[in-house]
Amino acid sequence: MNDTLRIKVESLVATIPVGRVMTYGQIAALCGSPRAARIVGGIAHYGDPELPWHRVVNKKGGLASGYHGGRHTQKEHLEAEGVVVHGEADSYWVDVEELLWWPEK
DNA sequence: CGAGTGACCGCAA
DNA sequence: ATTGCGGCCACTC
Repeated sequence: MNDTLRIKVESLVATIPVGRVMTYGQIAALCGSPRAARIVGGIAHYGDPELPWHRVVNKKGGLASGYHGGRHTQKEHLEAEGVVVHGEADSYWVDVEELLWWPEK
């Protein structure tokens, strides 16, 4: 099977509905490697720029650090989709428990 | 081809 | 409570 982590991760991220978010650890766990959260981050950095990586947040609900264009851009995208983003200029966070989305649960 | 790095998470001291 | 380290896979230099 050619279903590498990267393919699975990209598939999941591409399936995240608008107004919903997922965590790196969650995506990694669904891909079969609960410890491969860093890989998800790596794929996000090297992977498809068309995928909604701005809907992917860390366990703390905080937005990623090296987003293309800056964290500010990511917050704008989330708010534009109806997601309530809290925090200040360098510390954005969302209600992960409220917006966390599961593909089959 | 070989080695290092990466947008993370969880546990231990 | 905080700090430090290990672990996973893929991609770039």
